[in-house]
Amino acid sequence: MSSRPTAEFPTPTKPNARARAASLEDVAALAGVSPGTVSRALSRPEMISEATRQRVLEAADRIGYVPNGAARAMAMRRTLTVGAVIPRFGTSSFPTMVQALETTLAERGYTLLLAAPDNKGSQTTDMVRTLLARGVDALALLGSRHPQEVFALLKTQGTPFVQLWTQDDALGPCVGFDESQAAALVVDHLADFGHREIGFIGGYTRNNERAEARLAGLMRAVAKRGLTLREDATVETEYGLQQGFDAMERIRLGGSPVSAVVCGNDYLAAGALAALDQAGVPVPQRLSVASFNDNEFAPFMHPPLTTVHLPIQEMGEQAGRHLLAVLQNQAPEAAAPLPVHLVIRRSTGPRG
Amino acid sequence: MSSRPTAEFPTPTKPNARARAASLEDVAALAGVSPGTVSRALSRPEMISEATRQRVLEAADRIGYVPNGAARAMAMRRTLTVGAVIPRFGTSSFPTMVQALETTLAERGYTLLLAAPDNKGSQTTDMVRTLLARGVDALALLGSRHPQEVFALLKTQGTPFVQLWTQDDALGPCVGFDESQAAALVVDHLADFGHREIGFIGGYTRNNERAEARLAGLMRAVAKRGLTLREDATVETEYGLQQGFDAMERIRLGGSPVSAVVCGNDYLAAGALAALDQAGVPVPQRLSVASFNDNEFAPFMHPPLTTVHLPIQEMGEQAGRHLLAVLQNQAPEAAAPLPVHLVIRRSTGPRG
DNA sequence: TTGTATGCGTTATCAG
DNA sequence: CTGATAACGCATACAA
Repeated sequence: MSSRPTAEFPTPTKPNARARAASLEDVAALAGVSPGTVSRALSRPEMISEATRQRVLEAADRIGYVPNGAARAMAMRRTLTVGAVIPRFGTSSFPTMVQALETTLAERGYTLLLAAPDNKGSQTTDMVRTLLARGVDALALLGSRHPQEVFALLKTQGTPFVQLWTQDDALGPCVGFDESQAAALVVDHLADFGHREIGFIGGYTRNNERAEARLAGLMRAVAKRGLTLREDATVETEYGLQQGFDAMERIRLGGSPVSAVVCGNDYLAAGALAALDQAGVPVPQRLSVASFNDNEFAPFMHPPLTTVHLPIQEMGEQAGRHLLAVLQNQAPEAAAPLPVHLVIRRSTGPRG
Repeated sequence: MSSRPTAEFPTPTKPNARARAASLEDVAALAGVSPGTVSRALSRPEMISEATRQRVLEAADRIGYVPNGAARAMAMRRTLTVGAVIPRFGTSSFPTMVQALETTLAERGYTLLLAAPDNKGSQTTDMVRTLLARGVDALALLGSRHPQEVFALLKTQGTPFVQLWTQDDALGPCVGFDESQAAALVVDHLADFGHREIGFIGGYTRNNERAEARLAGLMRAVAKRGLTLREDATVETEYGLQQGFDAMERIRLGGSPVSAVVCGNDYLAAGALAALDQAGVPVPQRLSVASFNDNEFAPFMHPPLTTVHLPIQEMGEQAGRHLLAVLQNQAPEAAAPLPVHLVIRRSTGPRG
């Protein structure tokens, strides 16, 4: 028999404590069955007779029963919850990925727990620890490079995880695309149009694997085509519109003889274009701009710019499917990064 | 004494079950104290002697102890978790708000649980139910109008909540800004420049309080200044770049004699501008475009457009603070919407 | 098909 | 300051 008296008036733990929400036992009492039966009626309908099931459902509905996830988590030893660590939430394509991830997971009943470093000293390790303490069944790590500590934590907790936006699968399964190929596409395109000296506005490579890989890929591609990546036209900065604007100003005022500038993402590109626009520099006649398309708005920007389209949404979905597979089938499912599509959306005009 | 044998070999529940993570009891055993002491050492340091505290901390660290949130939630009757329902995650300013919300909450140890309807039949009510089942201590409802059902659920569960981006506080505390004032600013601006007949591209007003309020505010402002909001230049659509593009095409091809079009958000505006650009329509000489600035990139768009800047980030922070207040002080703290700043970022040129 | 009893890992209460 | 012990609400193995 249960230790909590159901018939008595519920004793508030504290004076200000909110009224206790309905529990399985309350439903059971109302339906005139045992708690176990209610539990089964709700989550294993096939194990119960239709009649009692109806009675239970009605009772549950009548008192507005909502299962207690914490109790359920304790009993089942899983929370139906997945954590996501998401740097630079605002000015990146991460929202798109997160949306895709959330949708994919939600279809199987999983909920997403968010942790977004505010680049004001919040440590990834702490966020992961918090997420683990919340009992996430799995974890998605977006962008950036994470301290070894994080992976140690994940290992001791036995929590499956997946990294997004990287190819470096030394530490675990990854979902990403080929930065080298992306870079090559842009560079080839620019080279075909006769550009020789190009610049680059990208994210800080320090502690940012995405930015690092992007720059590295670009340098390889540039070398391969015999172009020059001019140092006096290469800027590392935070991602953001204002940052793109400022970076382009610096390049422009520096007088570097580049004829094209590649931007690490759309925000930077939009900012850069705004700077050129304001300065009255004709694009692409005087200076071409190219970009990697993190977002959906690059194709709509003016003036047109060469863009490599990155399959953001697909990455989120793929990551979600991978985690679900690990979570459900216990089958790790080869974690090889999916092949991804790269598309030139608009053409950077020939040099003037 | 505990019922689980700590010294014995842990019995796996199922053959495939992952190794159990370290528990309070494991730490206790290692540190040579009782579980209760470990609990206190970790979460109420002031109740414990420095010596044992150190010993416990070291033991916990050594075996990589991470507290079990579910168990903690059961005992404490709270999860240190806040839910957020977020429609249209991808193409809106919601990421910015969510980031602000998350940061504000994280500072006090709260984690954000995400639910993002995919407008493919996923019901808000279900998401709220799921979030409640996860045990969220409070809930943030962004955008849209929610079914009565939702509020009933929240009431029976006694879960505090806050709505963002609305002024309609009939159903509970809200954080929002004055849509009427925002609309008036745009309209006054356009009127001052001599525009008389204007169009509008906005979100579907059906089931979208934001869009509805925005249109209503616009209509009031237009009437007040004696302008005309032309029906043949008013388009309701999904938010998005492509949608803005298409809407403007429709208006343009329809031949409506408007001289200015107001867009419900930046995505729509960007799309509309792209359409005009592609069609070779000079902006703002032939047609002016104005917009509400949901995002941070409007000021960087070309050509310049009148923009009302909405305090997105502040809304997220305000909502976070409100929830924290309710959660911690038990003091509801008057839920009046904060006054918000409205700023004209760029000027829409005079009519040509 | 249904009822009963136990355990899940913490916190909190109450003695010592 | 510390140790034992009782909830917390649910799932599940076992009995009936």
